[in-house]
Amino acid sequence: MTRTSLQDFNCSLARTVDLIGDKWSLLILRDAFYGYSQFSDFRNRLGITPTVLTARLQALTNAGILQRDQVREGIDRHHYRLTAKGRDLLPTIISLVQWGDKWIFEEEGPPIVLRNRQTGNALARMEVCDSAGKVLAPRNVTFEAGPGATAETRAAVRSARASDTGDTAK
Amino acid sequence: MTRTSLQDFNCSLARTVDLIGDKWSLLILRDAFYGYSQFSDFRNRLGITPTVLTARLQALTNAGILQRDQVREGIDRHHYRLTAKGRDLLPTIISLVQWGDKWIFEEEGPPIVLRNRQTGNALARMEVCDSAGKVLAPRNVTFEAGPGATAETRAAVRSARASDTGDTAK
DNA sequence: CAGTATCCTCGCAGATACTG
DNA sequence: CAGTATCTGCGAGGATACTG
Repeated sequence: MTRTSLQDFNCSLARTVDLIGDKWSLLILRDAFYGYSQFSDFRNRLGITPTVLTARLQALTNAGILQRDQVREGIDRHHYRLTAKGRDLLPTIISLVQWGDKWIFEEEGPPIVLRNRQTGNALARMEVCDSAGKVLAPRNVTFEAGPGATAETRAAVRSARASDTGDTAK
Repeated sequence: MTRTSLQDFNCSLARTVDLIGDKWSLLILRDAFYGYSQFSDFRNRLGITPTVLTARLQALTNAGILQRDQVREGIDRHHYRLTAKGRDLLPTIISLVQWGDKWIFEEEGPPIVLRNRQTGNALARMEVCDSAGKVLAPRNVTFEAGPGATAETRAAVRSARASDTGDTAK
């Protein structure tokens, strides 16, 4: 009956997605990375309703992803800036952008190009690497129960590994 | 009145998020990476309603992220497997998982640990690098209009760069 | 300009039952 | 077991007006 809450999942992805896995939040974060910080910035750029924007900014602030600071004493304008926790979402944002560049804007070319501010180099495509720096293909990523695993998680992992053939669509 | 469509944005992030930026899709993709492929797999693991699952699987299939193949001739069971386009979402999934591991499951430790199947090494934290392989801090990521930029995009980029101070929350 | 307050509508998603 | 069909509701999110 009640909408299922992803907080019930003992899974980093589910819990993370529950925080930022909605369309507006990710767009707000993108703009925050681009350097925008004020209510009206987000509002004008995204065409988002003030009500919704307020809710999103509060949620992100409560989650510790943004921090709200007054621009100046005695005035009710604020900056919503990325915290360290929020800045740590950069790889996620970039990987989404790169996926879209590749698979959606393939012909036209990407509308926005990202660069290293200091060197001017373009960004490299994000890759999944292991601790030795080796790039991993999806099929070579495997998993096991970690320290925070519940009994259910452990059981799920076992059954998964039993049925895991390691191949993907041919 | 109508819900604003993210397809209107000339932005890789918006368009991508419009495809996969909902909670169920990302969880389905996670399970697909884990090797699950059948309707009942997703249904049992996620506790998702068949109606919703059908809709999500169709959407992902239409988007070319999953591909639907019959298990055997004459039987109506199917595998939903990642296509190359879908497999390319691995960095996004991993970055979300790693963020959750770090910022949500900090004390308990992550419920699931990812490894290189071949070497057994743990995965490295995903980093944003430039083409020279240099790791980039968020503040050093800048942007400019790309080949697919519309006039509006160009204008937005200009005004952004003018106001961009390069600092984040102190 | 930065929000808050109301109202309303549409669509996602849950429940349940059904078919091949 | 793999879905489809219907019905229903709740709640996100849009529109608009208002306050400090």
